Amino acid sequence: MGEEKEISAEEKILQAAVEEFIHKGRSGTRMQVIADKAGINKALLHYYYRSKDMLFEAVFSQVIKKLLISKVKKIIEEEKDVFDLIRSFTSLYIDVLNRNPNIPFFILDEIHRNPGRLPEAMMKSGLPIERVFEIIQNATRRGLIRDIDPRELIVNMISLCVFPLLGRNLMVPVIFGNDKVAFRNFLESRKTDVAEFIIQSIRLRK
Amino acid sequence: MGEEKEISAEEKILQAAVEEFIHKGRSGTRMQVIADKAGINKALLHYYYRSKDMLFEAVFSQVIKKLLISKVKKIIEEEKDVFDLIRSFTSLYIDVLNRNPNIPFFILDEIHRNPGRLPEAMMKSGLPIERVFEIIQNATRRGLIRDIDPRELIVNMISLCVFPLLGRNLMVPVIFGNDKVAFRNFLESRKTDVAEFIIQSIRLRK
DNA sequence: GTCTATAAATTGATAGAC
DNA sequence: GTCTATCAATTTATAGAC
Repeated sequence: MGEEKEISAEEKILQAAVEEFIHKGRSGTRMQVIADKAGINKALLHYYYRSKDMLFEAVFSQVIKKLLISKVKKIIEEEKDVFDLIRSFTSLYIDVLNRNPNIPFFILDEIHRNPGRLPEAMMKSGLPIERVFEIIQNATRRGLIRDIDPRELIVNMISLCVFPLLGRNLMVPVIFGNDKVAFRNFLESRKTDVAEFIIQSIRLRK
Repeated sequence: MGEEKEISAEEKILQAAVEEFIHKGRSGTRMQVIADKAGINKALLHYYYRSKDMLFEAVFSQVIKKLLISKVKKIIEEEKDVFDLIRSFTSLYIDVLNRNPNIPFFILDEIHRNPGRLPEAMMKSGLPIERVFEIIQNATRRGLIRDIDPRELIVNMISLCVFPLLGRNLMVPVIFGNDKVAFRNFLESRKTDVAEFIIQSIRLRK
């Protein structure tokens, strides 16, 4: 009763914090800026979230849960065919990252200074990584794809999805002649191109 | 005359700074730690390099020149066959990164807060990126590889080389069951595996 | 050139009034 | 719950002696 307010200060703070931490990183973010953005006072940040570290924790776990784990988990559980799995995973993943281009660096920055944090969360989340191994090994056994270390295939998939977003400030000038629209289109194409690049590499022709 | 000293304070500072900046990043590095490591006083850092920013600049440009541009440039100029180019580039690049595993994040962190810095350096360095485009397009025309956007091929090559180092704190626990030796061997194998993965994807069989 | 001591700036956190 | 004012810690940078 009484909880149906427009939007609580606590929620406004979290929203502002998400924006700032993703954009500026953990150490680059200033509590004062978050307060300004949320339209409240700096002391109130500490009232609700105690410290900068705790506020960051709240932001990080929300982002991870919403954008990374839940969606990937669903795909792995649904797809059984190795080619469908590759197409679904790369397509969805690249789509999410294209719409949140700063997420990769945000996550990378965090696992850099706090290596155990994210891996632990991913293990706890029950992401069925073993299933992916099985699907790949099964496809090899049935002669659908060539003999490849499943770990190599998984690492390559993730690399091809994530790196272009991480390195875009280097790619755009050096490879795309500063043409941001061309790069944007390039990323859009990758939603299907990455899967085809991989499948071309591993599929066995009879 | 008189410059044949053991090793100057200026040089000792730079060496210590390279280690610290690469390991801790720009904002994570403390001038006091660099001074301690170099065995001199903090004030001397400012005597030689004026400010932290300027010291970082000296470190960054040295690392870029030594580890990135010069070696890549040589390969591009020497190799003419598209398959040799792919094999030489990936092999050398992965080898350099394996021996300097913190370099990728170091560079990424910098182009994140200073987007124009590295691209400018790479343009100025005269890296013959146009030659790579030509070699790829030429191979397509001669029916050696399938029709592929040269930019896609270049981005994929770089992604497959660089990302595993960036994401190793995530890969090792989630994909390699915390087996660091297995991951180390995996990276070693990639010096040839990456090229084969790519070539399998683009080579045309007659 | 190299040091000690200290200034100056930044920023996360808290005390206490309302 | 929310604010103003202030503290305390960290850290870069400089002044000035030797």
